[in-house]
Amino acid sequence: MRLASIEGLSSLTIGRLARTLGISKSGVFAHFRSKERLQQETIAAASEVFQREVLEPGLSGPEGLTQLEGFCEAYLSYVERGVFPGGCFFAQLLAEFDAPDGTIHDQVAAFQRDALGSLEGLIETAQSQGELDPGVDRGQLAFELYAALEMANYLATLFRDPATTDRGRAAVRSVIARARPVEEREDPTGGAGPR
Amino acid sequence: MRLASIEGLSSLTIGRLARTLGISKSGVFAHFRSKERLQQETIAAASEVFQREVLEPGLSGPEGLTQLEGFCEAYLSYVERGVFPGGCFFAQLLAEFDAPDGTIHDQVAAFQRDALGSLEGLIETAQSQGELDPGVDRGQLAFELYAALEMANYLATLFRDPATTDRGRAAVRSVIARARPVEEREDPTGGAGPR
DNA sequence: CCTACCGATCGGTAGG
DNA sequence: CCTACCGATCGGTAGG
Repeated sequence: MRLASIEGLSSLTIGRLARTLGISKSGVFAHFRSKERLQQETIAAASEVFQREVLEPGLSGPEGLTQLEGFCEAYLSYVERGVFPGGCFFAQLLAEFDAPDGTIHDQVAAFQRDALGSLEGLIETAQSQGELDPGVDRGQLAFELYAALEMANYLATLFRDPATTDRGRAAVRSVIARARPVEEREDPTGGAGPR
Repeated sequence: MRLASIEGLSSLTIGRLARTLGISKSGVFAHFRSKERLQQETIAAASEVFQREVLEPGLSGPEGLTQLEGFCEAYLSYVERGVFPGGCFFAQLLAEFDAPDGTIHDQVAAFQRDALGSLEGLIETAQSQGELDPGVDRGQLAFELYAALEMANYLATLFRDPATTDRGRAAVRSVIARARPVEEREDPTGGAGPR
């Protein structure tokens, strides 16, 4: 997982893993029986880490807006904490397998569709509870939050600058503030708005 | 460039390029004299494409807000037109070299810093012309626009769905609308806002 | 631009 | 978990 988050899943070879572990290549091979299986098991292991480090803390609060904000904050904290040394494992997967056809591309597409869909679900609940304006386009709002989180991940990893995740935080605040019901909007402009 | 945009610059090997071109490996090698040089020349060639396909059309209008909006639209159009078959070459580079140390990481960081700085420059001009509120945080606004563009690129490539770039367009409109001077804001909510 | 080669590494197999 | 091996591919060199 650590190697794949830095150099990509394609760089995770049986030989390199064997060297890292200090055992023989065929010793590693015996555990996975193919490179594809090694990659699949690595994705599965990273999913458990994501569940434990992002979803559980992020969704621990009450349903609706609290969970939506909680997820965004949990994601940015997971990037800042360096849970994976190369930044978010799944952001790496997204960029690595967005274009090449194959099993992994299809899995990544399913995962990302799921993530965006889950965000839309949180938004819908917040709307039904009157915390967000029912008129906002859920798909659009989910896209904008997702964009802020992912770009914070890429740029924080690139620049090695923790302040970059604060750009993501401000963007999340701004996007959510703009989607609040009109009567509750105290700061309609959000992070990048006028002072 | 085409191969690197799909599978990453690390997959662009002398041998593969030779096979693609139908010449011998050492025939290709003679042109570049090292793999590093091949990668550098490929980045340089992609820069020229980016200049021609994004910067020239995007910045052809009058200074200020027109150029800011022009750049965003030119970028999204460049993604939609499939100028590179694997999506934006530089978005691929960003994700591939955000974590690994080395010459290419440093170049990518410089390129991305430059791109964000250029956006801030366009924003500053728009502010001085009264087209954007002088109170907005330029770095934050640039980050939010950039996030919308890059995420549109990754998701459009992943989902092979042209409608995804429209999410980017709506996000750009929304972010810019929120940064307009208060007296000129007709729709303070933008794309994801209430109807 | 070519053939012919180098040592290293790849995924995988045979046999233990 | 091991050694020993397979054919393919890697970046690069020698010599033309």
